Amino acid sequence: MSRSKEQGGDAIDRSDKSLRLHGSIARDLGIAIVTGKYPPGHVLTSEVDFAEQNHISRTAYREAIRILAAKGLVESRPKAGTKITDPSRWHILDPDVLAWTFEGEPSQAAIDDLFELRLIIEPAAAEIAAKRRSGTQLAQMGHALEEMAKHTLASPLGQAADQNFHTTLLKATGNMALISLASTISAAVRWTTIYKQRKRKLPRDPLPDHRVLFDAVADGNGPAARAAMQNLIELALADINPPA
Amino acid sequence: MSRSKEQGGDAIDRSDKSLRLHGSIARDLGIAIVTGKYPPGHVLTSEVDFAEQNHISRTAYREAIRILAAKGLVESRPKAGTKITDPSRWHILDPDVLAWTFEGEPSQAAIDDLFELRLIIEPAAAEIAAKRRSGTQLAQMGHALEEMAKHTLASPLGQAADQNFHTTLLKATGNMALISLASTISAAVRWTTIYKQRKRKLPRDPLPDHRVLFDAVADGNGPAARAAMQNLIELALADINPPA
DNA sequence: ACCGGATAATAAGTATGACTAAATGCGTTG
DNA sequence: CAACGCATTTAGTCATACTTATTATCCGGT
Repeated sequence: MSRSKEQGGDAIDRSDKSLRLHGSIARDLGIAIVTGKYPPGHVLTSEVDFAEQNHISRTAYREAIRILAAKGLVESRPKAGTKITDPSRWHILDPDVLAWTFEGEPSQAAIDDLFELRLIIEPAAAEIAAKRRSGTQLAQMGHALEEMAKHTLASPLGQAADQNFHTTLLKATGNMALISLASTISAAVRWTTIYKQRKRKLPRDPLPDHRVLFDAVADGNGPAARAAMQNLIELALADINPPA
Repeated sequence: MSRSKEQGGDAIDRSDKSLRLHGSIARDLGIAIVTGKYPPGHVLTSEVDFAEQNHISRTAYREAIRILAAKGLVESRPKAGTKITDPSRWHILDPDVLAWTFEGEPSQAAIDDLFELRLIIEPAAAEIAAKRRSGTQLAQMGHALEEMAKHTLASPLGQAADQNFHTTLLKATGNMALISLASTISAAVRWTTIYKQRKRKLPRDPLPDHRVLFDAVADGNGPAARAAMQNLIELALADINPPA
């Protein structure tokens, strides 16, 4: 009458071995939370029950909860249990939370919000970078550009060069907060781009636009760099959203 | 010859009871890490040793480590131990990490970085808010402004009104990412302001400048709102940094 | 002398079970 | 009916045993 192991059929995803058990649990729960499978306010089953149902120890489960709590997704209190917090308290710009969000189908609103933020941050970062970049950094960006040209953006090497270009530009700002923030967002958005690439072919060669940006940074022309970066992001956005 | 309890004299700070033991440990270690007491790459003592030295269980210590790892401050691997990660991997915009940073004397560089980021984000947010704010939100901001005028900014009520004003403005952008980010930074910077207030009296009544911002938002005048917000932040910066 | 694979030592990871403490809610009592 | 206190529930903490991943070492082969 009852199956010998568990009932649901949804065991914990242990495919990524680099995450330990607690990491896998946190990831699974994290995705379930940000995708709305567990609504805010929902109190999840007690530690003992959850551990038993999933054939894991309380230890592993509790450590997973600590991770989620550290990212503002849940809140634990004695007797009350562990409940999903209001989304306004989530650390949505946390790298993991962002990754979990984009693991499933992220809402259009979430994508829009992120791109709006990118359009605020990255052009400003480009403008600052144009003023502060060192010669070494400029050379590095130039090299990355050559690599992008040599290998296409379809190849892993080309993609690495692209990432290198943007990372170096960010570092040139010298602003740790800016670097951290922009890197996080870029990483998250990259998944979307890769994900959506199945549907639509890249309609445009991004290399010339990168060159414009590079030249502006080379010239120390802040406003031009800002404009070039804005253009770049808008093109990326157009690639994702079907134009009209 | 040996003192009966521990040797160092630095026990774990349990003054904040809302944090559980693991939370207190995480906070203590977190502060030690971001203030550079433990340098990047440093491998901290093994779980058993640390637990024993501080008279806590491995469980509590491990949960603390999970919290720190969730914020990118440390990295644990079997046999290798738990080591402080490179600062470039820290989630420096995480609310807790930011709070821990400002717990001690934050470096001037950190403050500069944050204000530079504020100058990028908040004026842009104000511009967006000016275009999207609802009537209700506008009314709320107006009310907050009245409260600020009634009670002075020195009083808790006035400060609450100020916070209310800015929070409502942020919400008016409708951008969750923007709200989360700006709220986090504001909260962190508030400590600095409060902290520094001992040294210098508030040299200027911020109310008129708030009114300018409010009027711009009321008119739906984006550029004006942007400029007003920028002015506000620059004044805040001037309050902290001795002018010249 | 050097390379490479077995092996041992180490530290984190997981599991279990017992006990503590803090909320909450309920039931009793004034 | 309200306030108080107690019982219950659930997370928090502790202790211990055992497992697994990883690194370093050692040994033998080339």
